[in-house]
Amino acid sequence: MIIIDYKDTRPIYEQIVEKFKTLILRGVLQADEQMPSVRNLAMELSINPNTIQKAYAELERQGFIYTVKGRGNFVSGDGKLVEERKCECIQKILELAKEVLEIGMTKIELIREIEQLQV
Amino acid sequence: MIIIDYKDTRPIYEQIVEKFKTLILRGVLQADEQMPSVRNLAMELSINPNTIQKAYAELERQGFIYTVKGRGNFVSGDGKLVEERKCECIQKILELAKEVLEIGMTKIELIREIEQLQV
DNA sequence: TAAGTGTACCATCATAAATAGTACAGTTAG
DNA sequence: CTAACTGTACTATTTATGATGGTACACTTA
Repeated sequence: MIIIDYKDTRPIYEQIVEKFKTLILRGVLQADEQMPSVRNLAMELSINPNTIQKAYAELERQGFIYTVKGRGNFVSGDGKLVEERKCECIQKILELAKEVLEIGMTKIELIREIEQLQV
Repeated sequence: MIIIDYKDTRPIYEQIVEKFKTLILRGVLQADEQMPSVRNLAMELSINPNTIQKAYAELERQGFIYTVKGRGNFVSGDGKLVEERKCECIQKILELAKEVLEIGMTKIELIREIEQLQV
């Protein structure tokens, strides 16, 4: 489910956070579903439990999961998160769009690219 | 011309590379124009010359500048760079667009955002 | 020749990421 | 109750990278 890219310059815990955020936002992991345990996931990925712990702490800080001591980590069902992520994405898209328009692309071309996008 | 953001988590040399790439691609720095010397820019930014050197080496590796020993670094006038950058940007835009469509936005909404963009 | 270029080193420091290991508290299935 | 799970909190250590400080050398130009 989670694959670490060792060519990626970002730290491992950050990659894990990103992957889980995507899985949760896209509904692959549903509300109140249990996350893999810290030790299990660490074993599976052959990395240190502390690294998973750090990733989970960050996911909790951002509201994507919640913790029940002794039972495990669970997916949070907060609808606001989707809205927030939408805003983040659109902001990034508009920044990139601005740049690409400044170096010679036209709005028409750009919009055509998006229209052709398969989802 | 170049400002370092110490809140930015990215390394300084990387920020410098990015800034110069943007300046070159947007034509602010024109072909065969001389870059600030390693020592001068280092003084101006109050950082170590080796850090500038690293940034320039990277810019040269990517084809944005060329070096004449004993004279200085100069902006390369390679038209392919703009094309390459366009492709990079569009690829990123399409990735983000895909995500934002998957979490509930419609193409119409997204396109409207881009239409409203001021450039 | 002097002062400016780039380049190549090397040693050092600072920081963050990651690992390793231990310990403790809560939950649950048997 | 016990054993085997959960998460959490530490501390110490290693590793990698970024950044600095300093020196030296070759080339170019006024």
